[in-house]
Amino acid sequence: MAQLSDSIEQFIKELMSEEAQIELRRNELAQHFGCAPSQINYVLATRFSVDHGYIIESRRGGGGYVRIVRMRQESSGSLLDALLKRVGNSVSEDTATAIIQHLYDLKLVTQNEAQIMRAAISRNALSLPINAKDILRAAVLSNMLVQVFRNHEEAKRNDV
Amino acid sequence: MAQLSDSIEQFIKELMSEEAQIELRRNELAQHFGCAPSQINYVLATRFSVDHGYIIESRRGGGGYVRIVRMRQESSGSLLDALLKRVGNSVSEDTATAIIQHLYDLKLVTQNEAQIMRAAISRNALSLPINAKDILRAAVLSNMLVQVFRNHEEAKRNDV
DNA sequence: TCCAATTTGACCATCTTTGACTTTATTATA
DNA sequence: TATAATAAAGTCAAAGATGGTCAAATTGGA
Repeated sequence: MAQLSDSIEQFIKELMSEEAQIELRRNELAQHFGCAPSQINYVLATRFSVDHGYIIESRRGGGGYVRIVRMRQESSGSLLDALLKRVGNSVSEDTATAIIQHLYDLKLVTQNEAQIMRAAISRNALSLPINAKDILRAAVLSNMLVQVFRNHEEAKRNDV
Repeated sequence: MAQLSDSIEQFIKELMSEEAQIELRRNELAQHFGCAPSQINYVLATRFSVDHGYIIESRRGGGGYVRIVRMRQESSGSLLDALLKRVGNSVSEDTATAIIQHLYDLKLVTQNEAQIMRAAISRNALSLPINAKDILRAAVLSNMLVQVFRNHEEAKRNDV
């Protein structure tokens, strides 16, 4: 519990609660948490990936830095395309969960909706061999994605 | 007759008498009962399944855990039971759709949520032989049902 | 006795943490 | 200006820490 990676993730998210973009020193942060610097890369890779709606930029050498940018909302049409492409024919539970979280962050789905979606694609629900699981999950998730965007378009139309 | 599984079940239920949700370490618990870790999985599968009104979530690796979430067994509890029973191990798309419609009529889900659920269990999403489709649909729908009721309980709690 | 439920163990999958080695940028020095 | 020293950050693979799965073996009750 209170896993190192989780703490670092929280720390960064707090830093970003105000700003849409922050810069940090990898080594400083590592020192702050008393861990290996590469641990920071691990956290960035697993919690601040593009699937999670972030972009990472960095520079090495003196005055180096790591910049974390929260992606702005893309026009929803192209976002759907991107997500469907990302899902493809097979998707792991982790990736699927990250995508759903991303939708929630963008306020494209409510918390309840996100939880229902997670329930639909969870390991528990899909009791099949793993390979088949990923394939099926992709199909279920894709279908839900399309529906979410449809709902969203519908809402926009009624709003106007 | 004080089977191991029964003891473990009791133990967990006592832990949950206060909380609606607990987290435990599979290995620790197994050690506590001096049994194989997989025994815990057996107990969870046979006594804390979705049919019993529980959701299991877990994580592997360092800081891993097993989380058990209980539905509150109240008014809507019996409806959930009835629905889960109706779904059983296998359910057609028509029946599933009817159930979702029913939830909507009762205002237990919003229109958007209903549509997402329909998307998740549609023929389209489950690209498998028909038999398997019905079985899988039952699992996905059950999981979503429990989640819906859980959301609803949560909302009630916050409302008061 | 027979069958279903239980128990166990071997093997698998996933997640985290660390460290050795690499790459790149800046700064100091010959 | 080259070159060396220093200061970052990146990569990757190994080790460690959990939980999951499945099927064989065992057990307890009808």
